[in-house]
Amino acid sequence: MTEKSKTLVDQILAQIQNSIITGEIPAGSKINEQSLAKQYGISRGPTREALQTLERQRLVVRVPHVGARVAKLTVNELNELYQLRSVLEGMACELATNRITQAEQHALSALLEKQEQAVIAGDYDFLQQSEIDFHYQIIQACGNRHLQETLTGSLYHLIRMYRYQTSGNERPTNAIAEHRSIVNAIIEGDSELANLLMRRHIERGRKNTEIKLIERQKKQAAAETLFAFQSN
Amino acid sequence: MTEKSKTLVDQILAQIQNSIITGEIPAGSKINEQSLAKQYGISRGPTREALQTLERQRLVVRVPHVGARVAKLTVNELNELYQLRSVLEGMACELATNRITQAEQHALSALLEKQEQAVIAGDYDFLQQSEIDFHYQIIQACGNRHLQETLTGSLYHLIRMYRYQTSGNERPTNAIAEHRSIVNAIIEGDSELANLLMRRHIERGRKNTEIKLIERQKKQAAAETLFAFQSN
DNA sequence: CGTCAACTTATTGTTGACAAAAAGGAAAAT
DNA sequence: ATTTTCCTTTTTGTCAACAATAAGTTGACG
Repeated sequence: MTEKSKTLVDQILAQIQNSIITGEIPAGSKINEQSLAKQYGISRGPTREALQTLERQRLVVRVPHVGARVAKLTVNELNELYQLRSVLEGMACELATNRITQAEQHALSALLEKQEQAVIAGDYDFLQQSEIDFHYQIIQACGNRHLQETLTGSLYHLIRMYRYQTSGNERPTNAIAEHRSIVNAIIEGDSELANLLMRRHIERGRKNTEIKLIERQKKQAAAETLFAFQSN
Repeated sequence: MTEKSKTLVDQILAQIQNSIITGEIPAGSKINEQSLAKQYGISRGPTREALQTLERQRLVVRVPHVGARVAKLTVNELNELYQLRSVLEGMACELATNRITQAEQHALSALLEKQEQAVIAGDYDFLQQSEIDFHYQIIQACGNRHLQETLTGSLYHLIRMYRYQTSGNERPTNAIAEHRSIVNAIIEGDSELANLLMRRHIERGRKNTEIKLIERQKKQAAAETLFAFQSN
């Protein structure tokens, strides 16, 4: 799509990320450098670099002399991840309240209105997609580059993986109402309230994801026992 | 020292880290892959991987097709870094209060007593060294692996760099009193207080470092103008 | 005298081959 | 039948050479 990326790593990184996040490369599975390289038509050098970047993004775990595995999705880690996320995004929200520019406010309001119309129209796909955009815009407005980098560089890829692989066809309508209250707090300059509301919003998302993750794992366990039964 | 590390990257990584943190490789200077590789007697492959790891640790900044530079130390970034650090370590302190084991409590108390004795003995070197250990022990006790990884993997190397390159021969005696109050709050199970005290402790460290960093930058600016004067 | 352009040099990106380590399997011993 | 040991195979770690890009330099032109 975008032909801007000059280096091979950048070109394939997004593709591999996508394959992992969508589960095309299954969670917990082993990654072979050579086959991955051949699959994308490049050599092992850039592939290794891409894997190292994916390790930083917590999408893969690498063990010396053993290799790389896609991250596993567990309830315990989901909780730890979201515990950290809620504190960081609460902080981002608080900072953003004090620093946000007019232009950023308008962009945020515009996105929110689109989301509210999508609720009415029943366009759940758009709601699903733009949920992340909403959080991104606030993170970008916070002004602390280390915080931004931690959230978007190290945490958000894994968060997207959890979200994608646990997402069903339910309707996240009430999430938009929460967005509205967060944006209101930001515009009114109530940073403490904005922080609190964001933390609660994320906690609700965690609960929701936890329930679906447990369902998913039950299904998988059932499928595995069935498979073990068949192979005897 | 430790002969455990099997891979070349691990073996040299700690050395390069040290060279950067101590300023042996000056802040802001360019890093040449080839010369760095030759310096450690290895090839460019592992060197590149080490540089990528250093990038994750925020000690170097890499630009495609241009190369790697050692991170610059600026007041603005110090503030952003410590703003994030105080929130994260406050959180770690709060979590640790609720999860800390007996053994970890004893280890923490033991370290604190050593520090208090070092204050009396005037052993400022030990105080300097063990300051980081104190924070590490609490981070380890918090139980959230993502939080641990963020602090020790992505933030602490840069923090150590700021600390080292701004450290003079002053006495951090009051810091130990703050440690005492933090440990007391943890042992008494007052997680909210522990969080607050840790954030304040870090904020004092930030102020202290900020003052010295500004001094340092004035000296450097003076030296540079002198140099420009001489070379005309 | 300064500025722009073409050229040269140096540095990074990429590749394929080789070395070392771990994983897997077969045969022998208990 | 099980475990252990050795060997084979696969996979990762490392290296040196080649290609592509950016930086630096020289020379011509305004």
